Amino acid sequence: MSDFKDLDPLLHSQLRLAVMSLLMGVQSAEFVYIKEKTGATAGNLSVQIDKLSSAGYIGVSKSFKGKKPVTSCSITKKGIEAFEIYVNSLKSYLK
Amino acid sequence: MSDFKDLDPLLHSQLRLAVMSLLMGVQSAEFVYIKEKTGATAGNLSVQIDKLSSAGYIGVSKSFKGKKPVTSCSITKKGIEAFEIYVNSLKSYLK
DNA sequence: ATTTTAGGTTTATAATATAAACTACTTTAT
DNA sequence: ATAAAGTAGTTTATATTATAAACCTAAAAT
Repeated sequence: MSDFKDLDPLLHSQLRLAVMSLLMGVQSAEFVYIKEKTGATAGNLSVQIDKLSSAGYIGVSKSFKGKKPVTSCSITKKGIEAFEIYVNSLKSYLK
Repeated sequence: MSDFKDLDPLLHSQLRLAVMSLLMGVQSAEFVYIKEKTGATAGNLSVQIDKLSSAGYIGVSKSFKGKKPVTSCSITKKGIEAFEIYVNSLKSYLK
């Protein structure tokens, strides 16, 4: 691609981008909260969180709130950088 | 998706978005020109142009320049609208 | 005349997205 | 106490998408 910058395929996905966008604005967010805000199904969200986590774009920690399992996600430095690069690259498409 | 607007899947593709972005700025463009500007392979470009054309987002006309076949593409009104909606929706992800 | 190049299209394969089905537990109702 | 329903996810199967490789047709070049 000469005129257009490549878009990180990991971020160029509606749901993963929504997750990252959301995490950009907060310290951390729980699975259920992300699910609501994005409108994703649990299965889809679970898969996409795994991918973001495997890439090191987010951190995931599992704990319990009372007796219920809670999955918390937060964006990493690497994730912030990737998001910023993505947004910048995207601009070459929006002229 | 509650907080995030849906992104037209037809436009949320690196190559198709590049093609549309390019066509937004010109009256029409030839296959070979688009191929160069986007860096796409001919096969991939052919497929994606078909999809944009089938959706009515672009018009495609085939003719000859001397003895060589030329495929010309231009964005349609429907395409312009879809592109604008896409860009707008995208903004909900870039906050 | 046969090789190479131009301008594509078609087809096969790899990657992605998504929902449906499942697991493991907890809470509520009977 | 037990069955039914709900919560919080994960795994698996399937449909869709993206992409490159192989192919086609005609024109130039050697």
